[in-house]
Amino acid sequence: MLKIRDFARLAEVSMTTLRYYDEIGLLKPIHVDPETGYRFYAMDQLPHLHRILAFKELGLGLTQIAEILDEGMSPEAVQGMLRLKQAQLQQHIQAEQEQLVRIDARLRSLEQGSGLPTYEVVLKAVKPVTGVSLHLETTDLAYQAHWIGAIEAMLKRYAVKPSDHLLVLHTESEDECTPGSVEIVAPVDWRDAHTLIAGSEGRLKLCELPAVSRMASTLHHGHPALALVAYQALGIWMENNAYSIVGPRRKIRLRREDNLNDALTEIQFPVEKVA
Amino acid sequence: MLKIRDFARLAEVSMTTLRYYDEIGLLKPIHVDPETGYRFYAMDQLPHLHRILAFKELGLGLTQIAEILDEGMSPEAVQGMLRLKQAQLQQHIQAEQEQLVRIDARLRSLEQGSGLPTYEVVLKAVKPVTGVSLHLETTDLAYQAHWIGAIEAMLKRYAVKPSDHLLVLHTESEDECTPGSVEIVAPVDWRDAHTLIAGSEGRLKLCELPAVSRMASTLHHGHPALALVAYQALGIWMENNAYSIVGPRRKIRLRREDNLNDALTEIQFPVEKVA
DNA sequence: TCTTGACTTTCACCCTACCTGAAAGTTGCA
DNA sequence: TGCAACTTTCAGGTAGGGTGAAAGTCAAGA
Repeated sequence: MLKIRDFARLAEVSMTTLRYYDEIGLLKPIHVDPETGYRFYAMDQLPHLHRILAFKELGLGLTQIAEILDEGMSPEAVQGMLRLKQAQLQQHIQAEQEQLVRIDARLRSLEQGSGLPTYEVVLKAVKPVTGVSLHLETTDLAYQAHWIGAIEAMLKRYAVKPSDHLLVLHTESEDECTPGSVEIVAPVDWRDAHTLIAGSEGRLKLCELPAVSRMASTLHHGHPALALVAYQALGIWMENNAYSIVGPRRKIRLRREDNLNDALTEIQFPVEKVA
Repeated sequence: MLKIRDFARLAEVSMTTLRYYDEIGLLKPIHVDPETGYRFYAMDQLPHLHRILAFKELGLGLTQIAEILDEGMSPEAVQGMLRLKQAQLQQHIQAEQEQLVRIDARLRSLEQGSGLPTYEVVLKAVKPVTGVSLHLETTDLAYQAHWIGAIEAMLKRYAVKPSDHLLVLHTESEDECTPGSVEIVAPVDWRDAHTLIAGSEGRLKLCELPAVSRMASTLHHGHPALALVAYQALGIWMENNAYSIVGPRRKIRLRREDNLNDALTEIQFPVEKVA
């Protein structure tokens, strides 16, 4: 019969921890004085505590340990649990290693004193988009602006509200020789899409963009013609963080002010970790 | 002026998160209706939120991000912060990789169906010990028991209470040819140690064991003569988890029953991760 | 003008694995 | 008896929000 302090010292744990384990039923004292509430432990309980600590070092949570120890779980079930934990750990380690890479990139860009204004890049997941699209065989910004205006006018004419901001999809081929082409996409719901397409004399098509789980995104504040710098910044970020581009880039017109120098544009690259 | 839902969707964060950021002062809405309490955000705030998210992806905490962004921290200070985080991350990753190794070892021992009874091994830190020691040139258990009895009698005679359990230190040389020797250590405080040494006719010496930060420990329940199995188990554990032994092993007599088959013994090996 | 549904607010409690501190009772020793 | 060491319960805290309830607000249709 040991008091809590002696038992705690024996196993190198704190008294509060032992009280907590008592509270959650993981390790109950062999005896509790009904008058004083004092907890008393026996040497015999040390192996049990030892088992708890051993499982804790594997990274298991206390509830899982309770399941294993209290209910005499089958070895197969324990194996399954450990394998699950193993997979989770590997995933976690990988995530942290990616954080390391990002910190590294950040430090390097800090050291060389920003030549470019610092664009903050974040990874996000985006949901699928349905809408209508208009194909353009040029990347000229003036053309884009013109046709975006035309689409907006059409939306207004048909009293259709877009379900999200309009975006420009860069679908050009990889080689830099061909001039490239873009799609202007207006996200609308399924019914509106049909209305618009029917009234567009064949210029609009139905457009379905799939969900993208890893989208590198950055914001460009200023005249849209200067957004090229943001594209560069994303490219550099990809290089530094070992990502490669796996689909059409997106340019989202978040805000179009009268003063174009105050416009806000989001650039998105769908990316994948390079092997 | 966007309502909270629209702003949240724009940046792919939850509304609760935005409210939380408002509460902790990390990102305040541009305007709050004094009557309804509704929060309103501006597109202009999106870059700020973007910066927050970018730092969050580096693993920084919200308070650190607030320091960086709210107070316009110097680039040098940011560098220092990132370097610190980098070091912490590396340490964390290493710890998790050790967990992986342990889980691996555990799975292997589960698969091959325990030939040995399962000994749970945990790593702990132990504090330094001062006490008196008696040197024996043999590892014979009967001799150990005899001299332990003698020391206990002496403690009683001098009315000295040990500050911890008695332990046996295995100091034998590495090669297995020589028979090896042990020290029996009785932890007592400094004053008692001198009393005992003075009365021991030169057989007892002052003994100071340093603190050990990584001690692999396991419990043996049963007759002390069978503790060899526990030594084996520790050896196997070391092999599986890539540790090597870096000092004398300890055998701690936690409980000595009249019935020796109910004795409880702790075996400790000081270890270090093998390079 | 009323209703309906979508939207937003605050409030309070939940999560892990404990830690810290306060107030009050208990034990052991001189 | 007095004092120090020890133990108890209880409240509140941690990081980063998630979840749910109750109540108030907004816009559009009838």
